Amino acid sequence: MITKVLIAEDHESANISVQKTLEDLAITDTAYVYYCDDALNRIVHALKAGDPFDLLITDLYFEPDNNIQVLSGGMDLIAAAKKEQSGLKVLVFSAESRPAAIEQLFKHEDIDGFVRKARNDARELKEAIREISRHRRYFPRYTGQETGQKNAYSFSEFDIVIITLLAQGMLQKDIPAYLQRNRIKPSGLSSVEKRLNQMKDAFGFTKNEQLVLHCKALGAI
Amino acid sequence: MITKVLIAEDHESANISVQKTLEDLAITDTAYVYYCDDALNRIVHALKAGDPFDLLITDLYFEPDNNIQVLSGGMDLIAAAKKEQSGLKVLVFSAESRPAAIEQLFKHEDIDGFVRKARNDARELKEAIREISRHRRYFPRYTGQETGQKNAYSFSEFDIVIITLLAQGMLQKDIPAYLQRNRIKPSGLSSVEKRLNQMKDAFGFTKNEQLVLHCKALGAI
DNA sequence: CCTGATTTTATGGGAAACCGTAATTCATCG
DNA sequence: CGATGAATTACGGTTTCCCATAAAATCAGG
Repeated sequence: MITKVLIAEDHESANISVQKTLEDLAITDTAYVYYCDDALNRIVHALKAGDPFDLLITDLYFEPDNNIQVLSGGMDLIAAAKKEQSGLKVLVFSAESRPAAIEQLFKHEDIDGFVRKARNDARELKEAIREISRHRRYFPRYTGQETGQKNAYSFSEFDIVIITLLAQGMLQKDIPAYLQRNRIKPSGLSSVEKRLNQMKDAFGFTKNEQLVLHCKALGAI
Repeated sequence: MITKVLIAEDHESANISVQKTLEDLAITDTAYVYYCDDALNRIVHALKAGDPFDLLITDLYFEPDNNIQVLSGGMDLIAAAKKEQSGLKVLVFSAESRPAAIEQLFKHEDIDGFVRKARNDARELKEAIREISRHRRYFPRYTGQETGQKNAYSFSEFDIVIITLLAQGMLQKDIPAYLQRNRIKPSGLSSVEKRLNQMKDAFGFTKNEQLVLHCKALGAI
């Protein structure tokens, strides 16, 4: 059962809505902070006091201001929080819409739920909290029309490296040298070309510009 | 004095916070809708009933769903609403952060205030409403550090066309033919190359992939 | 260890992009 | 009309990219 919840969200308005949503669910033992570092402090203190939080609801992106932070955003916060309190449930509440980026959260950060800031987000938030309190994960609804057919292709580590390098301005012909320096398995120029062609084929693209743009939109890079 | 307010905002959570903010200001005669078309209807009906709204608080971007809309977003809504009720005050509440886009709103749509969805947005919202009720305009605070050095370059129509074509996969060498077909003034390949180099220079890029990506992030394409 | 299949790498020719320079066009003004 | 200067376009050489093919390496199974 979830009774004690911490909200980490820099937008005052979003923070207020989450508070109100928790009220609606009759969860009264809540705390809310506007900075990641504050969030981590609260988690650590509550843990030490023997009264830990059950759930962390956090945004991903926190706008930097003159209040310098150690933790740079939600990703960092989640990692740090889990390190302190491995059993802490985490629900991400963010405007992030890129499927690849969201998948990463479940896969690498081992989060328990994701609700996208969108049309019915308050309703979804309630549902997500209910699911998590039953020890189930809550996955986002992909109602987005932007996620059409094109998402079939699944990127490998190798793909990501290549595209990232291209997006950073590295010449294609210089990529093999980089791959060798970093001990990445296939390092031939032909292999790089082959992969790029496969990806462009898969998406129906003809130019690297399209590929890079699409990968960015997907959140793969 | 502002007593009757309409909220147009598709995100349920944001909508809730705005409602709560109005409650805090003791404004009780409020209505809220999740679609632009609904907003316009409410405005027209209230006007006909002889009890018009004093203020419209609206988002800019409304996510499309299966509920097909005539008005495509906040810009359209504002224009349509002002056409029906010229004296209606308008306060835009949006995540838009590009100064150029915000200036356009004050200049072309003649809005009365803008509050960016950011750290202290709820507080700003209150302040903005107070200002507007005194028949003053409320301008956003530009605390954003993201509008740093790189945004200096201002894109011309020509720039946008070229980059858009590249992003769509057109070969550089085929661009001159396209420009001629569309009667765009400089159409030589050299001119295209020149512009691309100027832009890449301005941002410190070396490859088109970087340029295309950056323009997308900036919202220029 | 051998063999065959798959993957990776090397190579070369041709297309596109890059870059400097020269020729042309165009607008302006005497 | 002619001259001047800026912008546009055309051209040639070089680099990079693209693509097909061949050579080499890797791997699995017998």
